[in-house]
Amino acid sequence: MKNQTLWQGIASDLENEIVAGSLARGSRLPTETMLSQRYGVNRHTIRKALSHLAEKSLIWSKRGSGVFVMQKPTVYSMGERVRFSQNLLDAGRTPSRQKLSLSQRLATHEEASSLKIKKNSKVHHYEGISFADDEPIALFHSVFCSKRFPALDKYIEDLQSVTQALKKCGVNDYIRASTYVSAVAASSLQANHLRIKPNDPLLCTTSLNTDQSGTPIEFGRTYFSGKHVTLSYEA
Amino acid sequence: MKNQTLWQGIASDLENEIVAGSLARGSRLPTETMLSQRYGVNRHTIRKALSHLAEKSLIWSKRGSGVFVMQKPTVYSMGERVRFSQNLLDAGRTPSRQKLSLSQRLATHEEASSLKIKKNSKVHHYEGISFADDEPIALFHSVFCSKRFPALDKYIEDLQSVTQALKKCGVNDYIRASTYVSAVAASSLQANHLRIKPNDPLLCTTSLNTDQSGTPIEFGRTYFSGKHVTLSYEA
DNA sequence: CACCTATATACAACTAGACAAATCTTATCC
DNA sequence: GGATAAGATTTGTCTAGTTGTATATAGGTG
Repeated sequence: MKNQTLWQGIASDLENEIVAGSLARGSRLPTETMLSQRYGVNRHTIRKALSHLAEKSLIWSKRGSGVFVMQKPTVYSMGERVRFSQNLLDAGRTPSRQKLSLSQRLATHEEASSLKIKKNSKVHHYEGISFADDEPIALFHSVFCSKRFPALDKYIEDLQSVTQALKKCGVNDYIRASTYVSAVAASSLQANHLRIKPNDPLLCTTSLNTDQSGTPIEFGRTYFSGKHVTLSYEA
Repeated sequence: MKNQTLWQGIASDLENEIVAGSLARGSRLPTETMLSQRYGVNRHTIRKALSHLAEKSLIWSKRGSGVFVMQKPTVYSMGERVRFSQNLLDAGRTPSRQKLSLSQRLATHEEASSLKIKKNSKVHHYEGISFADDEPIALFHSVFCSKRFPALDKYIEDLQSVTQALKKCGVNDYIRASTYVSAVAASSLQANHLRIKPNDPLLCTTSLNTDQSGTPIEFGRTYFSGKHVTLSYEA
């Protein structure tokens, strides 16, 4: 605490401003150039301080855009009934989703065998981002058999909810048949969406949802930001 | 494949959608604004990715209208059994190329008979070097009937693309009628262009492109540096 | 010496916004 | 119905600003 370097002093100074609230959550910091002038140091010294705060997940930066103050981390509970919105509401967070794409295409081999449909069957492909309090926490993509749910895409478009859309299609309840979890490194595209850096760790869950008779309904993968999400397996 | 930039990731993602058929041939892509929202990037980054795909002749764009998937990916088709191991079939259409000459002259006997035009007809002669990763990989030269395409040279000059120039002349699609492959020794001039030694082996391909009615459009030869291109025979 | 701190410079990648040019859509009039 | 005009969309182009990365230099410290 006594003999700290320049960048350490700047880092703790900025950290104080964040926790004190004078730099609000989600707000943009001054540019690196402005900070370097304010503190009278070189831009690289500022960057050293900022990268330290980024390591602690207090801030995140976007090339060409700026540096921003982070929100809080999230705990996401996994179990037999995984419902995104309810999950986060239970955790006291405000859930939201952003659709990235919604289209139809042919099922891959893996998807067809998981959903127990014929190869080259058409599937709805739904892709998006999950937010908690305006913080992106996961990228997901799911496929549903087009033949079984012909109008599912319309419902998803309107309702912005898979659970509600399935209900419209006559599926009142579905349960998670299997989930596989692995860790992968984020691609540059994934990192950009999740506001993390390429090669940062992601939690990849591969899951299959079935109806109560055991018939496969939905097959998909979700990539959670390892830095901001902890999966919980409580009973 | 690892540390790619954002636009590279987007480009390969879109390319996958095209070859997978999720984006059908001839169909319109989402607008640049929509794509920029889907990928969470600025419109300029999307444009960078799109221009890359346009260079590869996978898509083409029309101002005020949109971006469309090419009817036939010219780069991939060559014959039934013969394929190049790289997507470098048409040296005049590789992403990076250098024009050596573009002029009009009288057709040779071989050219006239291949293009099915009268002897001593005028032809556009287009000659150049194609590069991959800043390495010269091929010398190409093609001839086109001047009478049929009076302004082709202007279009090639402006558009720097044979495919686009032909489109301006009303040829929206063309197919490879025949290709012959042989091996020759490099002349000193060729060796100089390709940065290899004289007498090094070259792959010489002679090909004829026709429109869909079978009328000859383009006749040309390409000399590939043997170091960079190999042929593979599929069963 | 090796390593960290800090400065300086230059360039690449990406964002932001504005405007122009071509096209498509829609309302209106005859 | 058809032509025209106005408005909205969409791609093309331009300028400016911001973060990311690489290189080179110098001083201090273990």
